[in-house]
Amino acid sequence: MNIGDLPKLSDANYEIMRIIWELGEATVPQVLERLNSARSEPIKRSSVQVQMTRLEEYGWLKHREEGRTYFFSATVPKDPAHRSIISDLKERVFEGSAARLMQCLLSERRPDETEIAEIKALISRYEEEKVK
Amino acid sequence: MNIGDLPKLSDANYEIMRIIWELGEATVPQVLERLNSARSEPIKRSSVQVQMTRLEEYGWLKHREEGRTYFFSATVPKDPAHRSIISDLKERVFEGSAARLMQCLLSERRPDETEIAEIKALISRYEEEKVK
DNA sequence: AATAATATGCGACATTTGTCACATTGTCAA
DNA sequence: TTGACAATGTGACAAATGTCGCATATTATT
Repeated sequence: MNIGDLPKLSDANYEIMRIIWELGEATVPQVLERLNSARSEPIKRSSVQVQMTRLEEYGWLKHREEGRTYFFSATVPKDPAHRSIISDLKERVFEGSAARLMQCLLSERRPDETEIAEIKALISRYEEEKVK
Repeated sequence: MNIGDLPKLSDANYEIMRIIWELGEATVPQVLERLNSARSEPIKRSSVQVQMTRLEEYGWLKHREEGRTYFFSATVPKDPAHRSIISDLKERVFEGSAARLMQCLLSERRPDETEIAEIKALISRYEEEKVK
């Protein structure tokens, strides 16, 4: 299953994927708990169940069974998925220009010193690579 | 109307907003034409009409009338809207870290020299500002 | 005045999403 | 063997989305 064929993740779906990526593997009850630990109105188990079942239909999740328990895991690692998400945004909104996207990102609020340092480090790493 | 209160733009909606931002002001037929000039299967006028009417209900568009023609324009300028979109992504996917987002963006493919230069220019501008 | 061209309005409908309540089933201890 | 738990499955429903067809109204033209 190619990552480009997977349907886009809605916000709710992404929340679930985020938890799965974090835990590596997780059962519905586990995801439910994480989800509810960050909510005023707790969501019901069956809702999460359906979402995860659908996520598996879509191809984002797979599962293995152990007794009657399903352990879900992502079919696609987190980083490639993130790259795909941001690449899509870059194409759709910023005409494919990474620089334009960044400019927009940075214009939101001035990044603090730490962030600037991190970014500079990133850049210089790319510059070094280029030299090689 | 605060930008944060506006509902997220779906892909189809964003396409329309993109055209409106580009033209400044546009009628349904104009948007339709732009839309179809970049499509194999042309979309029907009524579909666009409904989308734009909804976009106005949501608060993304407003219109003025001239005779029986409606001229639509955005309620929010493009740049702030873009900032809002990317800021949302930053929060949801990259734990609020601009540096992490950038790292992801750059890991997709190595930026070329031009891009690196652009990014460096951006950064140094922020550094200068900091000094002030 | 009749007609063609051009605008918008509206009701409909299939899909997708987000949420549930209720049903079913497997396990294990009393 | 009988509950009490703990898991998953199913059918349902409201809201949002994407697309239309058909209706209506206004403006020129002939």
